[in-house]
This record gives sequence, structure tokens and C-alpha cells, in this order.
Amino acid sequence: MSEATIKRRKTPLQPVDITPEMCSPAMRLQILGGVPFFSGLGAPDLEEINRLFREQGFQPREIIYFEEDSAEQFYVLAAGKAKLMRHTRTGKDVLLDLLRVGDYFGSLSSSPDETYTETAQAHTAVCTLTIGKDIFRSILSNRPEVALRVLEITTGRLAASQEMVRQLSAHPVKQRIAYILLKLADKFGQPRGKGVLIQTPLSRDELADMVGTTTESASRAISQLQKAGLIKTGRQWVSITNRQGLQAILAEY
Amino acid sequence: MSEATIKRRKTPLQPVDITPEMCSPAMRLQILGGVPFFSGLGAPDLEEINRLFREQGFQPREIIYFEEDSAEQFYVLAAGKAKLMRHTRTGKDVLLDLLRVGDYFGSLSSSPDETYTETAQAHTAVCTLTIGKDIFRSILSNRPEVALRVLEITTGRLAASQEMVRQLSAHPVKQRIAYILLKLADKFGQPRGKGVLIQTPLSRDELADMVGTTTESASRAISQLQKAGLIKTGRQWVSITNRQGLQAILAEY
DNA sequence: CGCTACGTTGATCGCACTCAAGTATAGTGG
DNA sequence: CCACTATACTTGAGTGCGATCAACGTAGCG
Repeated sequence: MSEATIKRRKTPLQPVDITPEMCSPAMRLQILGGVPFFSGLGAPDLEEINRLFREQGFQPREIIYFEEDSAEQFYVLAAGKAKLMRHTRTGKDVLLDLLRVGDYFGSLSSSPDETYTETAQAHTAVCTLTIGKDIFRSILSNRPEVALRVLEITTGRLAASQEMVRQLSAHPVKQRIAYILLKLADKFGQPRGKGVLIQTPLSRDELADMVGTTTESASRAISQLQKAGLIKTGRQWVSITNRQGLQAILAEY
Repeated sequence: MSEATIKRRKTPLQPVDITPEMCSPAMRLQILGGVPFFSGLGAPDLEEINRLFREQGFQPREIIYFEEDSAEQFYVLAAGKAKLMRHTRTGKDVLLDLLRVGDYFGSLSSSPDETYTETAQAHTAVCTLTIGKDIFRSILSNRPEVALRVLEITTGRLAASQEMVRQLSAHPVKQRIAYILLKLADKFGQPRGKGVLIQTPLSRDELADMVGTTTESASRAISQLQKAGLIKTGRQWVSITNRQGLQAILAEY
């Protein structure tokens, strides 16, 4: 109502991520330089590495690779957003992670007959920089400081995954939802009015798959949080209006 | 009843792990050589690295480090078994991993003000080889192939943790118990009679903490599996007598 | 102005948590 | 060798959270 006159569009999300060719050769260097484990490399090094990557575009919902596929490639997300997930035979999916530009995914195993342990799917339109895992490993071999950074990022993801295990083991749905919203706000949050908008399409279904519950239970939890005045939400979006209050939910007994 | 006359001791577990000093200088080289990411190094390299580690003993149940403590050390388990866990304010613990000889734990962050993300506790009597994380990082810097192996192991642990997230999200208690028993059998299993004994003390409580349930629910699940003839179990031990059958439980609808 | 996908809400059911006894095992000291 | 005790384990009864099933709003798109 107050929020700067949005009339045509009811969603506060940015119209599109755009990917006509964000993956343009000119952008690639800049993107690679922004990747956490390449930052710190000089321009010559970056250019050399850049030549080894090739680009690949994906439409929203398009699968980048499937769990159990032979794992050959290593990916860096150059534009858009992507999902990592696991499936279950009952059809219930688990959403492990949402990736943004600069995040890596895919394989970096040395074994030639490994398979991907998760499915990667384009969430918005996506452009990836792709490289054979063996070539990437040789890059790491020659640049120990990069290898150590990759190791550190992977260790951080392990810690995050273990924290999720703890959440699932010990906390009820409402707290888990509050937890994931705070985490998403940290990663995708954008100040918007007096709140922080999670700047990525986000259905109740996806939220549910992120915290191991059902669409309906996620919806009920979200409704409660909204009624409590902690968030605002609509179709495919959530905005956090009271971060303190949300954090207090986590500590509830 | 049939099982080769066990009369004095009712537990089939090996009496003790023993650690008078298994950490003896003579053993250290052998232990380090057996660590997955050091295997492949020559004797001179190993000896040089060996000199950088110091040994440390722990009694059963003794805490090696606490979650939230300042993270300074990197550990390799030289003798005994250890637990990694996370706590919750409600007192409910989550058991993330059980470690055996050769497993690493602790910190390898570059940041000086990181904290441990989990608690490490001696499960049996334990001896560790310990090194400052910065020193360990310098070892990795000089030996890319070791760094890549550590990265690979960490990636494997990430995949395992994500699989646990899936288990918690999608499967009921009985299936999760079956799953963890199979995993433990792979890591700690020893042929025993016509079954495979999980060779480590293992209470219902710990089992429960591994799959995010309560002691009572774990006990009920175990009872069911035993009645179904898939396992044998007693105070602090479990033996798998029908692996096929257990795996079939995982696929139940 | 439909149609479709997303979201909400209600009613019911069941799995697993909680609370509560009661049993069995292993180690301890007589 | 046998009580005795501490701890592990089991089982039952009751309850509640969240899953399921179902119906109905609602936003956005063609």
C-alpha cells in the first residue's frame, strides 16, 4: 500500500535476471575475478584460466545435470540463480541450496567413475562457466592458494549442511522456516522499504523442500509469521520486516 | 544361543581399544602413512610432517574441544574412536559423525577468529595427533596433491551430510535407523558368526541422536528390526544378520 | 476473461514425542 | 560367587505436531 506505487506488477521482485548474453566474453573476466576462490589472482592468471572455461546457457527449470549422472564437469554460476536438490522415490524433493553468481557446483572428484550426488537445475535463466573436472583439478594443483580457498568454501558448506541436520533434528516447522528465511535474507536480501526483500522467486513449495516439510505446513508457518508482523509475503516472494523478531522465534522453547 | 559360547561376557564387543601408548613414536609414522590424504607421500616427507604433529591423549567421554571454542587446531585420530556433535539449548544433542583411526577433524580455516562448528568428544580412550591449523595449511600449500585429497574427503563428507538431510526430510524413524546401521556397518563392521558386528559401543541414545529421534523411538525401531530377524542387538551393541533385508527396509513405501 | 499454477485454510489421521513404569545387564563390593 | 546398584533398555498409554486429503481463494498469463 505504502511501498512506492507498484500498480501493474504486484510482485516486488525485480522483473527479470536477464541473460541475453550476460555471459558475454567481456563479462567473463569480471565474473571469474569475482569468484571467491579466484579473487586475489592477477589479470594474466585470470585470462589464462578464463580461456579454459566455456559458457553454457540454461532456461528456467532446465536441468543442468541429474543426480547419478556421470560426474564430469565443474561449474561456476555466471548469471542467474540455480538450485541444488536431491530426489526421493516418493516424489518428495529436498532443496539443498540456492546458488547465486560466483557460486560453484558440480564435481571435483579425481575418480573417473563418480556420479553427481545432487541434481542442479536452473531457477531463473542461467549462464554457467563450465570446465572439465580434471582440468580444474590441474588448475588447483598449480595454485595452492586457490585450492585452499576452495577447501575453505567446501568446509563452510559442510558446516551449513550440518547445521541443517541440527535444525531438522531439533526444531519444529515454524522455527525452521524462520531459520531459512534469515539465511536466505543474508544471501539474497535487498533493502526494500523498511524491510529486506529476498530477491529471488520463492514458492511455498520450495520453501517447504528447503526445511523438510510440506507445502501446507510451510504455508501455515508463513501465515503465522506474517500475522505476527515479522514478514510480508505474496506469491513467490517474502520480505522480512522484523529481523529481530524472526531471530527471537529461533530461540523459542 | 548358537554363537560360539560366550559365557563370561555378554557383549560381543572387543574388550577394550587399548591406549597405554598406541601413540608411541614408533606407531606415529605408520598411523600418518595410513591417513588417506598422506598415503602416497614418501618416507622422508612423512617423517618431516610427523615432526610437526604432537600427540594428545583423552579419556572416554572427555571433550577434545567444544563447539564455539576458538578454532586453532587440526587433529588426526591416531587411536580409539571419537564423536562429533552439535548441541541444542533444549539439551537434545545431534551426533554428526563417528570417527575412526585416520579420520581428521578440527579446523582448517584461514581466519584467525573462527570457532569450531561442532564438539569433539572421545568415545573410547583416544589418542590424537595435533597440529596448529596454520602449520597444516602450510603443509597443504607445499603439497597440492595432499590438499586435493583433503578437498576430496571434505566433499565426500558434504555429500554424506546432505544425504542425512534427505533422510531426515523424507524418511520415518525405522528407515533412518536401518540406514544408519548400514552406514555404521560399512565403517565399523566386523564379520562375527554369520553376521556383521558394529565394533564400537553404541547406545540407543546415541543411535537416536544420529537420526534425529528419541531414545524410546530408536528402541522401538531396533526392536522391530530384531523381531524381523534382520539384526541382533544387546546393551551397547548391534550386529547385522541380514544386510539384504535391512536394505529392503530403505526402499519401503 | 478465462485458465493454470500458486496459495490458504479446514478436517482428519497417524507417527513419533512425552511421561511413566518396569526389566535386564554389567560392574562393584561384600 | 552373589547381592547391590547404576545404567541401559523396553514397553505402555496418552497427546500433539505435522502429514494428508480436500476444497476453495487468488494472482498472473495468454
